Amino acid sequence: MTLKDLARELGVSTATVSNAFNRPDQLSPKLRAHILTEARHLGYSGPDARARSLRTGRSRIIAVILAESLTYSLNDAVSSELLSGIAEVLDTRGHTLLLLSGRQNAASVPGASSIADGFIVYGLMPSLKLFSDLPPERPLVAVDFDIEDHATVHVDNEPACYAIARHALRTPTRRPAVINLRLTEQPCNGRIDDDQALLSAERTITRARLAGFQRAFAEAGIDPAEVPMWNIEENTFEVCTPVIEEILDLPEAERPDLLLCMSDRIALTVVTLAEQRGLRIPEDLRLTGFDGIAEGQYRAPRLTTIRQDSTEKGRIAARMILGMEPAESRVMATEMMIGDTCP
Amino acid sequence: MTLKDLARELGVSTATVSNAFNRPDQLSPKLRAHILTEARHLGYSGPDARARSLRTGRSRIIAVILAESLTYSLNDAVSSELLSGIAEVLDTRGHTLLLLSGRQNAASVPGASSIADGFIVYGLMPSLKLFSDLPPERPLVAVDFDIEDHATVHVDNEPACYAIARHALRTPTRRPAVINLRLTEQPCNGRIDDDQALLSAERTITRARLAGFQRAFAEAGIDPAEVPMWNIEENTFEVCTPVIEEILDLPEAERPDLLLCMSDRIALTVVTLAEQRGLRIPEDLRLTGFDGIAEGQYRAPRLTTIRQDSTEKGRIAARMILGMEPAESRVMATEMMIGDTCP
DNA sequence: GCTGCTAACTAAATCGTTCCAGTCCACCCT
DNA sequence: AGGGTGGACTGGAACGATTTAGTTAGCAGC
Repeated sequence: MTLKDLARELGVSTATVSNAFNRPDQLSPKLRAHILTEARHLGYSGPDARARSLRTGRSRIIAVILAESLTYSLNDAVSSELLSGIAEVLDTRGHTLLLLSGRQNAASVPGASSIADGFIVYGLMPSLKLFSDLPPERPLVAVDFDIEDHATVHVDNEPACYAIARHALRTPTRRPAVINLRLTEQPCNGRIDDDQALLSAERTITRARLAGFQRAFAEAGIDPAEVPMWNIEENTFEVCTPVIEEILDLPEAERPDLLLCMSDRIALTVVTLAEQRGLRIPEDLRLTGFDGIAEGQYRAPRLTTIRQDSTEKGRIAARMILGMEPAESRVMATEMMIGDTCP
Repeated sequence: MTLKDLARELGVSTATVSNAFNRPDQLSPKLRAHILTEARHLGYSGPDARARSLRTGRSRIIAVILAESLTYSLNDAVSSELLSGIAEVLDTRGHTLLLLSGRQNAASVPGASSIADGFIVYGLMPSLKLFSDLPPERPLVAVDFDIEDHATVHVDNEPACYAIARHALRTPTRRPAVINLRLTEQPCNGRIDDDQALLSAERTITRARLAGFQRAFAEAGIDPAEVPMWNIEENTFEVCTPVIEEILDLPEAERPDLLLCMSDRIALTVVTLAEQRGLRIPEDLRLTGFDGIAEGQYRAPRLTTIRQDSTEKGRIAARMILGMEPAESRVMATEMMIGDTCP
């Protein structure tokens, strides 16, 4: 049953049926009512979205391309919140959300994605060439990484990390350490040795956070190069665990008494594993997170962290894509939350 | 730049260009290589997904229609896991995921959704008529609710709840109570009085869980009608809090010593609020959950709960939609996990 | 009665592909 | 030489809508 069939059946032109669905003002209310009734009656459920999108060039679909796997992105609090914010705005404007992962089979991206009216890209893609396959005339907004010729949405990573590190270092600290998230070029889950060449030039977010920490160290009279660093590859409990066990199981004389973590997930894993070992927080170990996820604030000890509003970040990106606000790069403010893990 | 332009530019037919992209065996490797090179060179990034989907009738997009708002669904552990499982399967088969909410502006559903090749519907829709607007010839699988003429995927709610309640009632219990999730027809966030007419006939999942609890009560010599019940409208910390505060702040003589909760989110909220009040778990208060979400197992006290594999549920639904397994209704097994909250 | 105007409706081109049904030609077999 | 075969490529009709540029009919104004 197509629009054409319906038109023939009713003895009107296809244009009129089309208008009945799309432009009520173009035909008499009476005829329109008749058409809609008959349509329902004959089992025609409205114009086919495929044909419509071909003809009009718009689908009311926005694609979100995620650097990590969909499985990860859907389970991680920060990216879920981002998606939430995006979905919220799209929903109110009658758009829908197509989820794509840039990771594994990037094949699906150029394939299906050209259906979308616009693209929101989250996190650094492994293959930047991916973008050359996207239709260049459709809008693209990058979230949490930089890309030429497109608007990006960020938070103030460096100042935020400087501020929280500075706060943490006000308390006398003997052995501070940093747990990075996806800092290195090559996958590395564990201690980072001195070889600074390992640091990825592309991970601008992570570098900015680290730079903030290091500025505070320097200011506090600590040589940043002396501060031990670990790296974590994926922001999940499972991946964090072995690295953090390695840290907490160091001999007491080497064990850090302050851990600056690049995410709340990492910090929460530290809390869990520290509790299991009978370490007292903050007496034996102080720590800070980043993100301000809800889970970190539910139960004692509440995380000391930087709250970023990922939902709002998503809303902004979505509004930019829909042209509701100018698509120019934005840096969002964050808020330091002093919890129990580093008073 | 379209396929036609490219064909003209190269002096070949459109059919040949199309074959170069879709059916390598239909033309000489040499010509194919030439076409692909020139395509890239002239800025043609492959066949337009919109036209293709119109012509072929397939888009490689599967729509997931969620009963709750997208914001909720993305933040809730259970539905995220379901989405994860779906995404995982779709990804490996080169399909993508379109997210739709059946809730607020159901308008977007009939509109954009007809682009999808198939539909997975999760949770009971407020307006069942919604489905009549979906193209009837495309496959549809329902998850966690029943709908005629379509395959559904469930867990064994009644036996699982019977088993956990039975386990809980082995310990002498003076005042058991049930905290339901979306049981009532009319929104009701708080105590449910005797009026059984309030119970929704459509919420088959919830009813099954309650039935399981009640069977165990009866068997233990407790009149199910005497067991106080509360209801919670949305499975979030924020919505749970006032109801649970109401329960925990009852005078000690009335306060339940066993809470059978229909979700881990509810149970976790109970843990948090009970801790704040200095109640000891399980000495002063025992409780059980449902779902087996990771968050409930990270930290002490670990929840006693029913673990359901939502990820696998998603995988199954996705495989049914893709025709990788027969689309016939399935009931999945669950597993009881004895944690610290009800040993 | 003619003109001009508006509301209501229509004919036909178009969107960018895919794919069926050929056509053409080179080559092989007998 | 003639017939058969198969590989390589093409023409053009769909797919199901939207939209532009009309056409008609009715009515008011002079």
